[in-house]
Amino acid sequence: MIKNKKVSLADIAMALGVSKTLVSMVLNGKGDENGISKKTQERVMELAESMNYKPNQFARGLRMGRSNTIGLIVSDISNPFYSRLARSVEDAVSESGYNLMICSSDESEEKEMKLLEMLINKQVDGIILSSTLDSTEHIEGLQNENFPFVLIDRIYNDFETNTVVVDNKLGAYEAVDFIINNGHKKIAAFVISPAHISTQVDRLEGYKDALKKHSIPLNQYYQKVIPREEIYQTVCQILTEWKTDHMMPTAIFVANNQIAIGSLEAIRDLGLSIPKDISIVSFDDIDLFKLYSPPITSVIQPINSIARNAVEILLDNIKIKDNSDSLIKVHKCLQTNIVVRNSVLKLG
Amino acid sequence: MIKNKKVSLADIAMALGVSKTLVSMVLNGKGDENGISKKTQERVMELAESMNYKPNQFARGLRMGRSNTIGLIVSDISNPFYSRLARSVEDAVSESGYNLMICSSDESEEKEMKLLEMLINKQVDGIILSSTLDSTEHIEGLQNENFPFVLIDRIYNDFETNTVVVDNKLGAYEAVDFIINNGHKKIAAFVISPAHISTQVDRLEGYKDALKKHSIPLNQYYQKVIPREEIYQTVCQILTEWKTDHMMPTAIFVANNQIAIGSLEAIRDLGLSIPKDISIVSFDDIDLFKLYSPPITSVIQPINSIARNAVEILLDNIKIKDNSDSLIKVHKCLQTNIVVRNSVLKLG
DNA sequence: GTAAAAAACTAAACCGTTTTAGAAATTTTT
DNA sequence: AAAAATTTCTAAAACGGTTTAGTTTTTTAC
Repeated sequence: MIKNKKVSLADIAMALGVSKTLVSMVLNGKGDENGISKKTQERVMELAESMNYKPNQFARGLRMGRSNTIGLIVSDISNPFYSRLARSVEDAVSESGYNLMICSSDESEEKEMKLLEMLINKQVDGIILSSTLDSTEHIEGLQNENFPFVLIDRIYNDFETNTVVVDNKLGAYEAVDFIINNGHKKIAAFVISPAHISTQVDRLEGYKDALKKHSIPLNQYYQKVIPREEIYQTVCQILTEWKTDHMMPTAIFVANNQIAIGSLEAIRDLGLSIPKDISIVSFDDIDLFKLYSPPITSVIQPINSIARNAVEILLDNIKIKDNSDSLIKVHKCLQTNIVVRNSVLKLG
Repeated sequence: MIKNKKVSLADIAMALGVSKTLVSMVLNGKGDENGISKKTQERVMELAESMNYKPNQFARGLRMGRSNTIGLIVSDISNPFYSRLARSVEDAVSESGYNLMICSSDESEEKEMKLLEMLINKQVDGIILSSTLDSTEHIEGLQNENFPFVLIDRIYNDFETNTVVVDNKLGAYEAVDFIINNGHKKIAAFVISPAHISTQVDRLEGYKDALKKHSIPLNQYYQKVIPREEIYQTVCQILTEWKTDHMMPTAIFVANNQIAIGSLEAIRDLGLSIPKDISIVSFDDIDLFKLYSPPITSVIQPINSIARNAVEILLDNIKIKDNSDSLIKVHKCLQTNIVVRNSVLKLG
């Protein structure tokens, strides 16, 4: 039976005829180092247990300036990539006795700023952030004050801080390379807006690299930024445009799961068939892909590993901060895997 | 630029040559009712703004006994149903100035208890809970102490408290009724373990009701509880068993999105075709269903409405509690919608 | 038997708010 | 011009922990 009643340190101290100080020390495992006798320690422990004492987190936080909570900001917790990431982060932090506060920034710069302020204000001990912003202004303050945080998924090339990412460029490169090796030459790429986000930039870069390596000329006409609010409509529009122009590519590389979903829908509704009429490879692996007809070849991100690494770095930073040592920024770049299914036609 | 530095009430008071009390009152909008002059109020507001004052949440929480945070416990935030629900809850609470703490209980009773204790201990102002437990012991304590909480999605029939659910029985009834109206007689139902969860009980109930209404005899052989850890394997097993027994049903009603995913995979891997060999209708609508070949008929839950209702009830309870009025338990039962696609064969 | 050392414990300050009870300054009343 | 009423403001307590700077008690040394 879970109760909401409060037993305070003072209650225990009173009942035992000792001071709050002593009780506090014992319950924080500092009994020995403060020379509290074994017998007394035992008495305290027992009573605390039997009275079901739980320290008041506000009082503790107020005095110690920390909350045992960490914050996670992603663009949208209902996006399967982020919800799986959040789950892994939750598991990882709770193993270390921390709690997690998950927030969705909704790709809004304003909201992201507000959430950051809110988390700081709630005195979270650290933040894991997949940032929507184009500039680094908002995190420079944190950086300057040695506030522990890790950038995840989306990063800034010109800003030196803790980061955990996937090799987006290589992942995209391998995806497009795979398409080319199947004989394709007319290959389009869809990235999602806002196009400044590093994942999208890098994935587009990887696409270009692959084409270059195989000496296929780049074509602006095949590189599209899809507005995230109307993916389906935009893809429909682009496809019909290509069709009327007789410029239909034979394959599309799609830079995330959301564009993939919209694209699959659009392709189907326009009566095109995968891979006969058009081949497709997506970044992000979601349940849908393995069950789609045909199953969609995609680039898998090591979500759990991203989460674990980010949490490890963050907690290290939090610990180091306590010892007031200097913080060394660490970067982790994890590898993706391509899972080949049947969405790419073997040409010629 | 977001900073971590702390400006306290005392800083502002000092700078202005007034008391902390005054500053606190003004910033909490209680300037007028405490007769603080307009001029002074303005001076305080301005300085607070320019010094970027943010009240310390620990101090505030310690004094006032509340956190402006509410807790949400679901079984797994990476389940698309719950991640969408969580997103809606997040939006709803933040509109009222609350923050949200999302936790996954992992269908573990022990973990759920721990999370509840943790949230209480963190002094969340209220909890929205989709409980995994079979008994109500863990929430009786909360109830007795008038701690605000709302049961969502999964409820207890014999326990009177705030609830927001969907009419699972009717939703399932309509789904199975639809199947029957297409001429099916041999209809199986899959529910997920643990089978005591109210959603699963009610959906199975709805299935039975539909069969009864159409005078189709019930058959235990067609009612299966699928262990959530190995959905795919179990469904494969069941299907092959039915096949060898020459008892293959013509349709399956599947009680949630997870079983649906596993079942679709199993059906495909066993070389069966939907709806020719077997028809299927699922509870929960996920992206996959509209894109699957054939698109899967399913029962849509009004996720946003569930979230909004739960939040509204919870916040009402929190307010009422402040006024120490008595709490009236409210129940909301929302309607589902069936979206007909092409996964059910028209027979005879 | 007393001084020094060691062991066991504690009073009070502190963290930053909100709130209570009341004081000081100003205005109105007589 | 003093008393009363009103307006404006404040000192101090409270919330429940942790930590600092001790104090008291017991043991050891000589």
